[in-house]
Amino acid sequence: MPLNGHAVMARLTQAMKLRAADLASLEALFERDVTVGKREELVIHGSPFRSLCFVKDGYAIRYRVLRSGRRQILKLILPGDVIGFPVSFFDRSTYTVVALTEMTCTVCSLESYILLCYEQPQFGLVLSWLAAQEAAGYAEHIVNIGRRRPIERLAHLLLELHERLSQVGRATETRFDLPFSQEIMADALGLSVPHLNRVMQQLRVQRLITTDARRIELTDATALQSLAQYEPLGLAPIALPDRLS
Amino acid sequence: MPLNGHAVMARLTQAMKLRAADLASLEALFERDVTVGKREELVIHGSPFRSLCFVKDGYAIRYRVLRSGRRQILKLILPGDVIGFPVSFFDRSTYTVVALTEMTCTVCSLESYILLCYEQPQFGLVLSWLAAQEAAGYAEHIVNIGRRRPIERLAHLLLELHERLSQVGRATETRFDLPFSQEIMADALGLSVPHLNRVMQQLRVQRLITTDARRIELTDATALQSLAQYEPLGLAPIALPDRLS
DNA sequence: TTGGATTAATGATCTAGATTAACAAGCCAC
DNA sequence: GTGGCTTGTTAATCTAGATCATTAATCCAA
Repeated sequence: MPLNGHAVMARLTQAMKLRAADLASLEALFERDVTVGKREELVIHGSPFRSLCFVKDGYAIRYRVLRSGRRQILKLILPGDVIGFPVSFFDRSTYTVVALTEMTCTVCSLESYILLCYEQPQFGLVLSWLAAQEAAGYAEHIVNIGRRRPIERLAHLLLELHERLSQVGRATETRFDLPFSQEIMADALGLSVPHLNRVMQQLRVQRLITTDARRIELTDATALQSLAQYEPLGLAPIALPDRLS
Repeated sequence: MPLNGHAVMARLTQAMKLRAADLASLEALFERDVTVGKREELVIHGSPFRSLCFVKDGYAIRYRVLRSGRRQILKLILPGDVIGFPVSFFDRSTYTVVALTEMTCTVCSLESYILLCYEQPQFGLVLSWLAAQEAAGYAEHIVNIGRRRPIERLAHLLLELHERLSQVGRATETRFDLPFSQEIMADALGLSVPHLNRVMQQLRVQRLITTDARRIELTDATALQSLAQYEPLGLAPIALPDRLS
């Protein structure tokens, strides 16, 4: 399947310079595109999942629900993200992934990806690099939930979404369409919905953001970053040893 | 440096069957052992770090401190863990790692590891596998902090420590030496120290654990698991394609 | 052995944020 | 367009857990 021009390519080329030949190998791998309906579960808590699924378009969440009914969202999934990591390395999934909108993905089996790694080892490193991004995102999420105040949490989330959406060409310098409801954001940030709503208003009152329906403008990104103590990730492409590049 | 018999080997062989030749390649890579003093910082927030550092012995924490002085511990580092992931893939570290006890590690540069991956692609996959474990651990941490009640958080932490220490031969069926102070656990779980102390007592009163100084016994592991909704990770070693095994 | 630092154990407030409830406003499907 | 869902907004109450303060117990290092 052709990958060019898609969010997926934007992400992969961040990881590593891909040569035409590499691109061809990848395209050969992704034999099919899959469309997932709104509210459809892609990965199910307790079931195995052995694929790498690159999101071309649409939004999803990865979450866990506890007995009490409380839901913790682990990650907001955007175009360009990979579904199937780290779950593919375990025998059963410990969380669920559900699409929030209609979503299109391009899929390959973990097995065929592993085979590719043996032929072209750089793809093993690309996977490690994606994993590193994933882990760093989770780590930031822990800091956010564990030790930031609610208003800081939300500021951080909005900045992170803006950065991630920018990377795949879905945000302008200061604006983006927020594809998530307040309930989703509350469950991501470990807050109640009414409280998230209040905190959102505080950001508006302090003139840090303005909203128009779900369209968000970061009116004072500097102040937001300072409030949230936001540190953009320094994305270093994998440095290949000289003799190989 | 010989790796046999160490916690590091215990972890690596979980990921993948290592042949004698693989072991030799690895040992060639780890040219030196490093000793880190108590309270010494191994990775510093804001500085680059380009090594993989396998902990043979001793304990450490990975954390971030915010302006407010609040500290969030991201991970409790035990023997057999790898320091330097995911930080090695970014240009500067977003957290600090500090040793809590004297610690010995065996170290190799990221660059030499990458070279090895080109010669023997399975090591790229081993790295991805370690990354998957790391990410899964972080994800569990998010659920813990975000949506579990304090007593459940602590129960979950104790079970996780027991499982991880068991994997490297540092726990019996029901007992282990808790190498962390209450302050450390509080900062890992997003709680205040007095509250952690109270919650610890609740676990004792409910006869789920008994403690003698820092020696912990899980007197009713089943009840603890149920309380915490603990799910041990199903660790699937990387399945090699048939034609390669 | 002593004196200082770290750690554990409690108690007394106080407040941030959950909970519950109710209602308004969009948005779709029919 | 209408009725029903989903989403957003607001208010009143209540409590879990932070904060602050103090003491007791350990652990070391001089």
